[in-house]
Amino acid sequence: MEKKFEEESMMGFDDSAGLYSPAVFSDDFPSSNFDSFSSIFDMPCDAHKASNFDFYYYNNSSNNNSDNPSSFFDLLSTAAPPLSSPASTVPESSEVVNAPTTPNSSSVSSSSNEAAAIEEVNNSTTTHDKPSSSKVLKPKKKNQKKQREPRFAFMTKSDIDHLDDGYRWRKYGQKAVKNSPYPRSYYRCTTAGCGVKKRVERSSGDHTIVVTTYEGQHTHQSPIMPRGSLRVLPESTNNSLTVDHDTTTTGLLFQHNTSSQPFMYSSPPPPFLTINSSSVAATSTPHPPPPISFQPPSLPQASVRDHGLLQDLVPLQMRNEPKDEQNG
DNA sequence: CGAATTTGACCTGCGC
DNA sequence: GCGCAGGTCAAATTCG
Repeated sequence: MEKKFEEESMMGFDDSAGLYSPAVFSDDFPSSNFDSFSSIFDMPCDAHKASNFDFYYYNNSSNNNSDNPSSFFDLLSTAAPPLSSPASTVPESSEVVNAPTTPNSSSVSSSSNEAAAIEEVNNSTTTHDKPSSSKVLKPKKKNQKKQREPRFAFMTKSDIDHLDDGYRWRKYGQKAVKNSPYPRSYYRCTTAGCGVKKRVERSSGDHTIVVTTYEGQHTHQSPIMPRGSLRVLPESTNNSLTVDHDTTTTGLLFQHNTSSQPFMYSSPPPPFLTINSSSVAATSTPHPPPPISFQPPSLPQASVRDHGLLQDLVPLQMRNEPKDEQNG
């Protein structure tokens, strides 16, 4: 499949708009021209084949460019299926084309399927008490097609591979990635009973870009509540959640097909992605990048469905940022 | 000393 | 069936 990548958006990777300056991908993105994202857009692995995995990267640095969606929510309206929210009132944009979905993707759009996937993850957490015999791995049902949790990926421009998203992760593996000099790291949420996994890999073409993929749904709140960070506080096990963020939200969108809820995070010090290493200088600059202008629709907080990991992450209330604050 | 990471081996799925 | 690549395990090692 051929995909297109808007070169102007490519330029958006310049840090001028902040650490996480986004770009726009669309269907015709020539992955050969930017192999740093080939792992996603070529979908070489079952991670992208078997999962309903959509990936978007929004160029906030050119949001005044008519070639790009006028707002981040334009992206949402294009990329995501209609939300049970006023998102449908957002003007549509043809600039961003949904990342190619696999033939399998249709089969994962049902909630039952997602539930099955969640169940699988829950079950997998019990496989650790394996027999003490040499190296007997968990027996997998052969006839049962492996179903994956919905995944959400995002790119961050950072020197740091493992971004602190407020949860505690334990690294359980690392693998070399084909066609990439950078390894992929595998993390698992350390909270007991929480089967959320995370993959972190660095773009082969642009080593400053880190691609993080979340899989699964946290069964708990974030143990870390950094001040000034966006927090999504699950108020019940079902639908409602509370968003507390005082940062500008912009830029990056991820979405999976089983959920109509987009995922985004902020471009300045990201709301829930704070750098946890010593090289904070790259992100916690004394002069954070200017906020990005967009006019978010008022997303009804109460109408949020269970969106897995999104439920933990997606801000439902976005602040309207004055446009004059946006100074490229 | 417990927790976290590293790392090689192993398993699974898929394409040929 | 074979080989490859992704994903996971768990012993060894490192770290705090």
